[in-house]
Amino acid sequence: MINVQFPDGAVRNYAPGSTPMDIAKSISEGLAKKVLAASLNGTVCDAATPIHADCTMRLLTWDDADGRSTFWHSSAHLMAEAVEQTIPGVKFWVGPAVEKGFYYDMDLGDRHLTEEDLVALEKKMNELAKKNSPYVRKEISKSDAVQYFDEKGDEYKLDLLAGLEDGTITFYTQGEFTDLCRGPHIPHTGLIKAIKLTSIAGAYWKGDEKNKQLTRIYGVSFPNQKELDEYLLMLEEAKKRDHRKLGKELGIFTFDDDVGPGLPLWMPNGTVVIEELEKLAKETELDAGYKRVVTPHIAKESMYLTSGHLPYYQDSMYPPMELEGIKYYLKAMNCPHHHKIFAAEPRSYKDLPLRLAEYGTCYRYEQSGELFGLMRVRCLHMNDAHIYCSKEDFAEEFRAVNDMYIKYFGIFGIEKYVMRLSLHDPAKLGQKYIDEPELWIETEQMVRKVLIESNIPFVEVPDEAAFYGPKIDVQIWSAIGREFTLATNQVDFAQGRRFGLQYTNKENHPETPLIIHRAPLGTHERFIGFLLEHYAGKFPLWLAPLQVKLLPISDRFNEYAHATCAVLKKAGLRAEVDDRSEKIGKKIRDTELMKVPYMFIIGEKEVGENTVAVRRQGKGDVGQYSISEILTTLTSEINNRHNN
RNA sequence: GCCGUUGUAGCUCAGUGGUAGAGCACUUCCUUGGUAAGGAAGAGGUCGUGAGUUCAAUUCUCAUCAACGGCUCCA
Repeated sequence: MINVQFPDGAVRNYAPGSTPMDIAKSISEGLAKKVLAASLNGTVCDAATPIHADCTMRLLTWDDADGRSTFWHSSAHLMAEAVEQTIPGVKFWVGPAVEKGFYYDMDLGDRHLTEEDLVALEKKMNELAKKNSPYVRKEISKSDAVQYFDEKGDEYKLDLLAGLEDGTITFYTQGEFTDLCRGPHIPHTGLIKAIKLTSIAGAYWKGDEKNKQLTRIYGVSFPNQKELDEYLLMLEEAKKRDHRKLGKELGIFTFDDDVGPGLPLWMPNGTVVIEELEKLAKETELDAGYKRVVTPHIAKESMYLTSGHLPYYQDSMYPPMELEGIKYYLKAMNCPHHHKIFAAEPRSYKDLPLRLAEYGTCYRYEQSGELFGLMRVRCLHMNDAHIYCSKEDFAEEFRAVNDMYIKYFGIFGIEKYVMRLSLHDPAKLGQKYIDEPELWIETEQMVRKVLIESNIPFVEVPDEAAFYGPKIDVQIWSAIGREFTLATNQVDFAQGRRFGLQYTNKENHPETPLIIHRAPLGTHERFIGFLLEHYAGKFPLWLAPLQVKLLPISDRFNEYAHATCAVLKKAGLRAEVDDRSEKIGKKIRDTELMKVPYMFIIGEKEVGENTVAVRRQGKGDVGQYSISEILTTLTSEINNRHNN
């Protein structure tokens, strides 16, 4: 007998060769019907895998992430079967599960799919699913596998096989479809009860744009119709929080064809948010010893040759304008300008760390297909600063920058974040990365050490660094689950030297400073896009474009409302009176929809008692207050940047 | 940049080979109403842009621009 330990610690005995499915059945038929796969000693496998030795086992169902991903992977195979039966001659590449669903990449030759094709494929998949075809695993020798796909003329699978070791190759077959696949898979297709093919996309083979573009079909599937309906409903809800929709509704920003793609126009309401954010940044940076600078939007070609940006990023800079034989570029980054400010005066170690900050306007010619609402734009305002420091100061400065990030997360209520430490790839030195092998290793070590010492959660990502040094990207998630790279924080050991930046050290020798590039609030564009989704458009009071709307119940109280509004404005609040001849219910509704945090309702009673009836957006009536009383409350809420 | 989809009023969307419609928003009038939509009238569109087919194009074809879903990219 073999001992199988369950997740709760219980150990039970089974006959050798029993499968997780056998074990599930011995517990209950109901459980067995739900089992999608199993985890044996932490490795996910088919529920039909025979167990020959003592192990720990976990039965995976829809409730486990691994269970769902197995389910979706099997769904991808089911889709491939449907495609193969619909489109003869199709060749498949890979079809994995993704975060929410699955896709399969395929070469359809000249055939182009339409939405109707998806509907037909969905139907076909449902028919195939109902056959309850088991997913059958078969181990096969490499030569047999090669022969199989050779006969099929499938160069894609042959390419996959080329990278595999003999003895590790498995095929999975369900119904009439056989695929090279390491598995695992769910027991049979009948478990897939609800399917939605969501989109068709082009995807380059092996993710390389030089390669042929394959057709990718995305889909999602569920063990019952209810879950699919809920998922579709959730998508609808997410749409309502989309920053593009909210930005339009709330008058935050707009785009115009005549201005150009990716060039947002900030409307008055959006500009209020921008100004509040800048106020926060300026206060914070002043406290942290930064100095503000202002630099031009353009610079000569020579500066970008000096910085080394031009060869790396020319394609994503607006083409130069040429005047009197000299080329000028719109700036795509602020650093070179700041370096020139550092270089403008002789510097001593006593001037360091020198921290230069600017909300710089940059222009980047992002590829047309990259543009996305406020998240990817061609004109951006960066919460930028460059810290020039000695090697000895580096750790402390870097730590202080991280502290600033954390402080901001607190203010905005950002709870979920991960820092990604992006490292260089030694193989690409001299091409993608500046050729300074030792400096790379040294600075990467320094950064890693600070992160570990500060207890900041981070993951390391190879081959993602900036060309001049390692960087830290801050990943955050909006309320609708969209992932953002909010900010980057980079170490630069290259540009200081390129610009000939020097300071005189204690020993009276010239030395090149290290530079930290940092932008904790990212860009206005991306950050406000994020905030719109994060708050679902309901900005906290300090950020709200309009803070108080005064709603007189009838025209008779307009005068009092305007007088009260004047008091609020004088106290620095953003307030307006709705003096339309509308009923109070209508005024409240309109104000609620505009997500104005406070409504002051003014009628007979309030005028008589010199008060206002206060209504909080989303909460309703919160009682009657004197003007001075409510003013104190609101002012304190604003000054503390209270996060709702 | 590449693959796919879409483009009709400020917004959300119908619709048609014979030069367009709804709801909301907007304007005016009536209404002066106590916590999420009071009533009436009116105004508003070169049907993304350009070309082609046709007696006739918003509708069909092609091109182009833009947005959207992805791929690639992101200092």
